[in-house]
Amino acid sequence: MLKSVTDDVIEPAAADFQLPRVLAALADPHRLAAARYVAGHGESWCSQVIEEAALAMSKSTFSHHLRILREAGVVTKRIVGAKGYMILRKDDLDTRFPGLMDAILHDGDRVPAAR
Amino acid sequence: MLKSVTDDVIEPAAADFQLPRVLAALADPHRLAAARYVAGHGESWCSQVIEEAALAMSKSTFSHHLRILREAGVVTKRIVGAKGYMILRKDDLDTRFPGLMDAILHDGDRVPAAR
DNA sequence: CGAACTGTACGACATTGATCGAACTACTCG
DNA sequence: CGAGTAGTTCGATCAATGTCGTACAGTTCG
Repeated sequence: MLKSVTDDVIEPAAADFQLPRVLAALADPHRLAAARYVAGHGESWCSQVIEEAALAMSKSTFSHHLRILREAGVVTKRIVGAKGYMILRKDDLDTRFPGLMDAILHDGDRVPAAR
Repeated sequence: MLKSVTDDVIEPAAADFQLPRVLAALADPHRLAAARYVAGHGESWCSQVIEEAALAMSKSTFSHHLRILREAGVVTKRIVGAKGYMILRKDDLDTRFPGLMDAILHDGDRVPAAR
């Protein structure tokens, strides 16, 4: 009863993506920032994202957000050694929701200074 | 002190739209359905949307959702007589987040049967 | 005017969600 | 092996959200 430990999360197949779920996953500023970071820097491991994307939260909280993103289908995880790499499922998302990620990642928001 | 009564809601200017807010507004299946209904049927009044979009909820709940949509900038309201018409702020949304609404409204989701 | 209709505001409540710290499992490296 | 690093899971909080019913304010129309 310790399959691979770290994992209980179900990552849906592209065909099972649900728009509301994806939107909800990206509606949180922290998760949006994480997704953007990964989109712009390619595969990145958790601690890296937390630090470099300047997400002020504990690792356990990040783990929670990561789960939401994975369950929505936004990212997938690849374990390499002790690190867990996050990868944006850009192709699947583009297939299922053409234009959505471009519109979201493309920014259009980018907090204009502090706020 | 009863300006126009029904209203306390602040509808942001296009320049003040915040992506997370818009995404959160559309992340709720009911609100998404309402937005889609309005997108497809043009100006519509509340009761009409509740009924025709088959939203199973009380009027007060719908009113709550309408507020969220308005505060996010997704729709605006126009009062005509006793009715309150909802209008999708498509242009503002397109200006601020090119492609976003098309990707979201375009469907791509459309619940495949019951589920 | 008064009944009927449209929608909002206000509490109340239950559910979900974000957050943390601690305990734990894996892997890496010296 | 043992110290250190990487993340997850668990339980506990506390805040945010969805939902309803009731009370209310404008409008319409008989």
